[in-house]
Amino acid sequence: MTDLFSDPPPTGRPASTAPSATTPASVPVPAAGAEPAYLAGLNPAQREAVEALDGPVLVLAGAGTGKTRVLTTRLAHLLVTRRAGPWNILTVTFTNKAAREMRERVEALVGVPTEGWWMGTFHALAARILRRHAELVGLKPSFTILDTDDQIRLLKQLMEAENIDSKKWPARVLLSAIERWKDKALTPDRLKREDAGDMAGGRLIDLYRQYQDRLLSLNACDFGDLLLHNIALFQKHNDVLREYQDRFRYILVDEYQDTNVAQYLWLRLLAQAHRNICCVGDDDQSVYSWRGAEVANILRFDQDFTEARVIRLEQNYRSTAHILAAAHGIIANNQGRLGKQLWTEVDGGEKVRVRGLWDAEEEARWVGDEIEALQRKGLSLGQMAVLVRAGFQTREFEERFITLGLPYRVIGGPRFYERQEIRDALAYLRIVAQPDDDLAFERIINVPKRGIGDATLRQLYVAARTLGVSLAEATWRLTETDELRGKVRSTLRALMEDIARWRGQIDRTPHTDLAQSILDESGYTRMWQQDKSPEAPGRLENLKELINAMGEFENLTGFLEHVALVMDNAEASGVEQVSLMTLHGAKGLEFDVVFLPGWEEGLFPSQRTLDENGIAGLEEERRLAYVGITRGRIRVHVSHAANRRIHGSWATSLPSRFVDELPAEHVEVENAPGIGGAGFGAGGFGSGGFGSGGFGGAAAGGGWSGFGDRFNRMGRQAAQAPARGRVIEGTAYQVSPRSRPDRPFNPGSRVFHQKFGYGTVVAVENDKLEIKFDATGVKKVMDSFVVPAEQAG
DNA sequence: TAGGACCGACTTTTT
DNA sequence: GTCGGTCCTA
Repeated sequence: MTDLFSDPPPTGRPASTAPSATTPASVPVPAAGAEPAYLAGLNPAQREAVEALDGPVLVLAGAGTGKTRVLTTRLAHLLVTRRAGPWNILTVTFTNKAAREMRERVEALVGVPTEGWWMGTFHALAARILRRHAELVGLKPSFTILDTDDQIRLLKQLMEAENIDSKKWPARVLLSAIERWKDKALTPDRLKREDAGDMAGGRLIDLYRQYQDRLLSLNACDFGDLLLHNIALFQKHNDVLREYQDRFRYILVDEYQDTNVAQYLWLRLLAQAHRNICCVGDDDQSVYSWRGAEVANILRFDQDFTEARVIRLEQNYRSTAHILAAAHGIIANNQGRLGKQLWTEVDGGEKVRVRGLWDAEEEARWVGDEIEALQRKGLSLGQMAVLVRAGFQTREFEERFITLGLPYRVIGGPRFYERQEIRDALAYLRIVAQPDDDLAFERIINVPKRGIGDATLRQLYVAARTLGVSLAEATWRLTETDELRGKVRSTLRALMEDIARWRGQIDRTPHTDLAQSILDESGYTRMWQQDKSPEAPGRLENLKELINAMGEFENLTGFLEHVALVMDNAEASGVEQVSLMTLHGAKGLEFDVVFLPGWEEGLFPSQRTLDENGIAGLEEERRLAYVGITRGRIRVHVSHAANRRIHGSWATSLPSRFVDELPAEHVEVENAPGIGGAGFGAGGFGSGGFGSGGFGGAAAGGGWSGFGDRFNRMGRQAAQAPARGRVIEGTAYQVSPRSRPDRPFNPGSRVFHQKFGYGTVVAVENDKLEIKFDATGVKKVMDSFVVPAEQAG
């Protein structure tokens, strides 16, 4: 990675001096006296936030108020006014995606590549700093960053040694408790016995300490450690802290409401000297407390930076007045807000539509129909989104969209680098690059199957511990004695020789070629080629994609660093698709039309959150509702179903209290015939008690109308059933679905689909096919909608 | 050691 | 209803 702009030019010129015109980082300078064009389009509040360069600034930026614009313009302003060179500015985001977008926008604004600038996620920036000073905290600069899988395996090992019942205390649960402590910057020595409660039989703190020791001996860190090591480094080594304080004369922080205590402390240490820190956030959009985010950081900001200027961005450029009013109606029910009310210059627009439906299936059907209707009106599918509370809710919609042939994409599923085959492949690469990476070694020692079981593994561990060496080293040594059974010994010997050979090629072979040989020679590729499961071809595809992705990096080490920190996959699809995602996943995005299904008590607000976190939990759910509504530009549909299958069994539910909180004058209730009806319009809105505006008698009391409805509905469904299998455009190729005994489709089969044309089957899952269409890419389709290619036309 | 049977859980998720 | 993890047996 080049670091061109991150350090002052070698001449030792003071950082306050403007860079010379030959510096690659130089930015366009406006004519003297003229107002720079980038300031012109800002509203007064935005402009204030951009121009308040000195001293601490807290920007409370509501949804759709131009937050990113302010941040990027401010950065440009710092450069253009020569307040700072790029190397003097630290820009922190929460996600890689946000960092990427920020870079793109800044580049567009100043016309200079931002490569090497200190602009990135907390973790990426902390890792960059930590690599430079690793020795000072007891690590080597080559330390590995563990993923969740590694963390859990590590913890399980410790638990086993400590005889902690992993059934009573699942490693996942204990790990997340440890992570919450880390979020709060609580190292083991800062915890008291009672903090652990009865977790892990009261021994969690000890386990935590062992976990940290183990990480150090593995020369590894988890994500939380990146920040904590930084903090320890800064606290213990004043000279190092001073160096960074001097360097980062201006600090910009995005999504400030999502920061945890450790991140806050990190920022505070860095900002203490110059105090030019600008944090942008929205307390009403704080929805990540469950992973350690502290809204309190916003309040604490004025305490630590008493001279802080607070600027509110309230003019919204995204949504219609009705949508904003509806969102406000909901969020106004929260206590302890900093207070902000969005407004827009644009009058009118559509009211928020609320619809009650019989069950989840009907809800999905209705959403599908509505989307098709909007599409016919000329709206782009890419501008529509279905936002759900929980991931499992997407299934209902997926099934419906598949039936309709509606292109969609689920955002936030299992990510590329989290897939099993990718992790296995990475483990191979890691053990080759990093001989001491025990966790990587353990992952691949029996993948593909080599006949190495728990017993052997345990033996290796004992040896490693006794000899005080890494697992791989211990294995190597054991194969030279006769402590192992003949077959196991020769297997391991061969594996170790392979690894040594691959390692020898690191400097002589292009890393993509090396990776390919590792996967082939280890038998890993073959393992999936011989696998008969429907996912196997897809996994092989992913492995190819992994090798391709590696090509963009200079070497193996660079690639592995990227993977450790940037666990997201670049999404690219030319086709317009409806987006399907969780409300959490939608934060920061916007769509013309947003569907918010499943607004039912228990589901949203989630019963579990209510039980576990009481009022605070409810308020966070409410913020989530606020986030959902404010994603919509021109239309928002809220819906709720009276019946839903949860965990396999049917449950009846009441409309969410959030439905009641929507101000009646900004809402249009359009219930399905017989659902809700009078009960809704009459006393439902604003009148308090949820349930009052329910489904007539259906849900609440099981009265007449409810039963009437039920029969009514069932009849309608039955009547519709035959039409269910229709293909769009009308012509059916359907071959009696679900009952066909022999499935002619296998991965590799060429098929034809009425709407998507020709394609090749990638995977088969019951009656669903994953098909790579020649024209439109990979989609999931019911097998009854395609025919073998040779029968088409 | 490996594969199948059984049992229980089951929001949100980034780095 | 489905998935994932653990236990038990061949």
